[in-house]
Amino acid sequence: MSRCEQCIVREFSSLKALDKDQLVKMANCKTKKNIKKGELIFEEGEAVNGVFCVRNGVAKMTKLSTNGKDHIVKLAKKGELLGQRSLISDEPANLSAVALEDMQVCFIPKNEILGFFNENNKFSMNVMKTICGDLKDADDLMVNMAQKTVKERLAYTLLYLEETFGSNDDTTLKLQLSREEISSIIGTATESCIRLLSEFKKLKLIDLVGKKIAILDKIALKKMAE
Amino acid sequence: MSRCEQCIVREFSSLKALDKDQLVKMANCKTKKNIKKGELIFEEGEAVNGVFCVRNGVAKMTKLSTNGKDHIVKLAKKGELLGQRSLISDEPANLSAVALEDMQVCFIPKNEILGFFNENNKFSMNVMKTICGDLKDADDLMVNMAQKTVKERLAYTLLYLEETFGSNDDTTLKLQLSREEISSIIGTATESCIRLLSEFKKLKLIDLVGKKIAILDKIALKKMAE
DNA sequence: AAGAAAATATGACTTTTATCATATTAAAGG
DNA sequence: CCTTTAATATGATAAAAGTCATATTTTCTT
Repeated sequence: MSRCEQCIVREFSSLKALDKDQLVKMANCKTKKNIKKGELIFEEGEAVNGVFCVRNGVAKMTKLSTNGKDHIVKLAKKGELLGQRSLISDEPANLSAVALEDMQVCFIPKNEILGFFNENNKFSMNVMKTICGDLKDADDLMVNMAQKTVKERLAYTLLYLEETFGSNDDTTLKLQLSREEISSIIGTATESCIRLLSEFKKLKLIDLVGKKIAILDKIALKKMAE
Repeated sequence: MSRCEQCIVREFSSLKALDKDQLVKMANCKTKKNIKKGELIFEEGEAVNGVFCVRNGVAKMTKLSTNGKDHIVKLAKKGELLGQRSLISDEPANLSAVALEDMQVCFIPKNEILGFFNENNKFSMNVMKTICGDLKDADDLMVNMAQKTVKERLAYTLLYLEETFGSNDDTTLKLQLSREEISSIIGTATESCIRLLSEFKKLKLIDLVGKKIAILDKIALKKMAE
């Protein structure tokens, strides 16, 4: 059992508000987990017994639509707490969490977190601010989904992926998603997504190196995303 | 200045957690406002100096999309606090609020609300739960927007309007929206919305009485919404 | 390394939805 | 009450996006 005091990731999360005592308490009850790429962290509808703090890697948060397709609602990276909303609402998980890369997460039990809410106002406010940020993002995405074309949404998403997860030395996106996953971010048929990627390539906006995507013309992409 | 202690609406809102002292303090600094149908309460991008507690009537919360169309993100009724997200995030309003009916709202200044957060953990948790509910709704709507057809979204929205705001004796929806407003809930061209309403009428799912809409076959509508 | 399976790519076609034009009806203002 | 304006309705057409079929490439398994 490693000490939470020394965890760098904590500084990126709401947990940075915890004091020394609380960190020791947390270190004693948390569980560190290694999660392989593709593995399920928790599933929509499941009861939530705590939160998962992401130490490493990226997870997709998905929801199954009535049409049978999974939609990616959010991508979560280092420092994010998965499951906090369900814990606060005292409801089953609304989304599933699946590792997109090999991940390290820490599981912190429900009672511990609820205790922190009572003891530590700063922590509560941090969590509240995070959730408010998520709500703003969700509202904005909702409007995008409702009002923008698939082409605009794809351009927007490619820029988001570069901005949020960065790119490698060869300018390809660091976070490598399958075409199907990109489609379930923008809410479209996989074929339509592939077709548009080909079109973007022809227009020299991006380059396709195998399944990797390199962004060539950010300005034109921004214009395309409107 | 009326006493907040006796306000029935308070019981429907996060403010029900406030104690007597806090209610008196709030009564002393709140402002009661009458707002006419169509009037703007606050606008996207504006600084937020407090929250508006809805006593009466319904407001639409909208966001302007880059395509120039307004999208209705949420409908707010009695007991809801408008602007709480922006206040917590300490950001300008992300959405505009416009009265859909004549409304009565109470404005409570920012400092007062922030004080309640510090003093009253129950209140904080209530607000947090409300925002968590909003986040769940937003996630669900996002998936609907991304994955469902316009027809499905319209059916879904009609059922939502009846469930949330009820219907009159003649079975018409109590909350009367224009076709354009319905379109900006479901994210479609007004003509498409009108066309689908006509289709629903032919299928005997609904009836159109002037601009009023009566729901005739809830079961079939539910099936259509999937 | 070879074969099987999965992911990516593209074509042909259909369905859905948007746009533009134009009636028709309802609401508002003098 | 009549005129003007706005909202609703519908047709014709175009554009966007989905579906199904089928290559082609990549990845995985043995």
